[in-house]
Amino acid sequence: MDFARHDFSQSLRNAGLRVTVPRLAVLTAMAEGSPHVDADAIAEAMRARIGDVPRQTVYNVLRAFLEAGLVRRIEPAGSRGLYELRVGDNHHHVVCRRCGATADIDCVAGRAPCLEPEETGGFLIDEAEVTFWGLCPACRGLTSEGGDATGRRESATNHIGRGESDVG
Amino acid sequence: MDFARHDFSQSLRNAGLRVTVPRLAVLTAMAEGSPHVDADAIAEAMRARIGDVPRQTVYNVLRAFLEAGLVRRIEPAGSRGLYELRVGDNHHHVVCRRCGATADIDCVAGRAPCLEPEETGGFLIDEAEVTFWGLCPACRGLTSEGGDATGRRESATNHIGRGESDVG
DNA sequence: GTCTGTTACTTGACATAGTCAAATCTAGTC
DNA sequence: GACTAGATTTGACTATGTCAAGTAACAGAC
Repeated sequence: MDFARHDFSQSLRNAGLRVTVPRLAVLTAMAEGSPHVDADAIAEAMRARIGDVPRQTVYNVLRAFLEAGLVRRIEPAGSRGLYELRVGDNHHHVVCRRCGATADIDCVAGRAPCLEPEETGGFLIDEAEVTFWGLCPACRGLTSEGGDATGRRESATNHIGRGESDVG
Repeated sequence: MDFARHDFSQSLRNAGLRVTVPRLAVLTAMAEGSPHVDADAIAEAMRARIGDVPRQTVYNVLRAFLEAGLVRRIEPAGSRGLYELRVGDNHHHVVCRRCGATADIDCVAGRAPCLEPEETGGFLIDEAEVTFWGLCPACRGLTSEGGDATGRRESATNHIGRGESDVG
């Protein structure tokens, strides 16, 4: 599975990071998997690729990538942290209340902060993080089954990533 | 501490909930404390009022309130869940990257969703949750001390609620 | 090629923020 | 006052991380 190894190695070096097997495996897993994955899903993908990996290694690698700006972390309310390779633009996200599927929403402004409140309460604001909530295409067809799209959000403890939408 | 007991009792009854000592204590704690409190801070305030309370009771009460629409829950990335009594409008929040202080930001639209993306990716969107990130008035004066308002957000594991801002 | 220092990985314990299930209690109704 | 659905309490458990210390290995110098 060396087809993109060189590119990833170069990305790591460019970011000032050493090239290691776990790091390449994380990058490959993120590039080949769904665009928003949690640490657990990454660990599982790594396991299929390079064998068992300690959870701590996954978190170490992801933290290093975060600090180097290689990945971005989001954390929709009620779900675990999700990591994505799409960095540099200031896009937003839409999350399905029912299955937790997550997709990207382009930001019109393109850079942070894309919104400026009229009254900031004295805060110096540098980013507006927007999360849209609703129902994904698949779940829209199931609304009669007890869905409450107009009420509070459902507990989003589903396996996010499993129901990942590819609409982004 | 009965000064507002009748009002809270009525609120509970109006919401179809039984009036109990823990529930009144939660409402009082939330009304008298800072506008965004976590379950732990609520438990502590209750303890001062009615003695020791199991953590599970706090979560039970808060869940009942959530389902009844008496409180709203937010969960800024990296922090624990915060509860607020301000419901019904679609206001947003600003969170300090450094100390976790949280304040309300009025929504111009006033009702959800206040933003409508051009391309929804097939999602049926009913709410746009906006979280502004930046530095609170107190922390703006400390930026020379290693602050990185332009970088990624700092780990927000501080005791949110302790540093609560009153600027909202 | 190999030596060496620094960085990364691994192991194991621990922390936080909750949820789940069953038993007990009590507010509200008759 | 008795009854009963709903609320509280108790205790165990889960999920999602972090911390610290020892070991392994990458990358540059020779």
